[in-house]
Amino acid sequence: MNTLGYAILGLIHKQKVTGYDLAKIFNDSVADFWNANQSQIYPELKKLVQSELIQYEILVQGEVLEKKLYSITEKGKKALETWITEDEPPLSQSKDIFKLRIYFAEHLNKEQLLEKFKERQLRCKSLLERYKIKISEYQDSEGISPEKLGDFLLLKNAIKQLEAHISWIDDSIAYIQNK
Amino acid sequence: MNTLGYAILGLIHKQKVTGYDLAKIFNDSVADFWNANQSQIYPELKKLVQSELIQYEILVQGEVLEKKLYSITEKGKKALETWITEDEPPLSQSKDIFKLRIYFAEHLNKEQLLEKFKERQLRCKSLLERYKIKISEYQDSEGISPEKLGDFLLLKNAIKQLEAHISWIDDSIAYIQNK
DNA sequence: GCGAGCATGTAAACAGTTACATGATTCC
DNA sequence: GGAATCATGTAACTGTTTACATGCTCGC
Repeated sequence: MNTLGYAILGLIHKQKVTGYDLAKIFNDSVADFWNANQSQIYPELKKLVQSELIQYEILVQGEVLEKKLYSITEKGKKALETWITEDEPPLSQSKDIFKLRIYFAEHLNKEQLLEKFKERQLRCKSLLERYKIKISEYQDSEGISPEKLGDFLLLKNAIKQLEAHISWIDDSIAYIQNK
Repeated sequence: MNTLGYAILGLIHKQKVTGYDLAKIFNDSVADFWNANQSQIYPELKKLVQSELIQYEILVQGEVLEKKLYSITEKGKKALETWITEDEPPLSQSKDIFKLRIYFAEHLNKEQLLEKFKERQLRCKSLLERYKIKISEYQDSEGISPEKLGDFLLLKNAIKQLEAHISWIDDSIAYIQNK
């Protein structure tokens, strides 16, 4: 099975959800390290049902609308636990168009290069604010429940990475200006 | 045209290369923010020739072996410069299986979780060492030539990001141990 | 009644990976 | 002579994105 399948399996394990819910979750919380859109989610759910790793009950919303509420099976729980304890693949960074363009910085003049960095800086700072608001919800409460530990740790990670990225941007801007 | 095309275009602009060279470059320097393998490179080169953005001369190595040495055309230079100054797409983090598994940390016991972090830590530290060796080559020389500016800035970035990541791992290990 | 959002899916195109296939050159 | 590396490509599969297609529900 592919990673998307396990991602979905893990999310369904946390709570019963519909395909639509999954799409939302992928665009919110998980967005930092995984994502998927509807056209991937629905076929994958079908496959997971066929493999008997998940099951669904049909709920009727309003008068007619039928929605499928998915839950994990015992077989699914086992598959998930096996996968989670598997060895990690090699480290790999992702594709980043901004960095690719910076790599070709020789084709930009000083002003254009600074402009690129400053625009990125703005975006990163705005995203950082959003993460900080999100993590403040955790700092209010005392202990963190086991189900929320992963979410908390990864929020911490996202913030650290973003701060490091912004610091690099600051350094780069200073470096370019002094050139 | 897709991003890979521009990535190749930019690399060919830096110097005349063969398809084989490109594969090596993607696995070394550029590996941090872009990559591609042979089976993507050769067809893409064909397309770029058809679009007249690059051209090639045939060199004969030894007795028989013909290799194609690609260079950028004027049309290619213009296309590259247009692309580089384009607006950036929205920020996006990459898919990371390790993080996905940490997100589902509730299925790991304390020891398993610590083990995962410690293994990641080792890998990151080893990679960091490699980057530091690479950047030390720059610190020897005084000024950095324009063609190497991008490479230098991105090395700096990779190091900062890795250091932040390792620091997060350290924090996480301490946090889990005190739980 | 209307619009935003809920809800489920498919089709086609594009991007990327793994495996296959072949052969020359260089250095030891 | 053999092994590592140089060199070029294709085939099949897998994964991902964009667009299409439809209809219901809830709140105003």
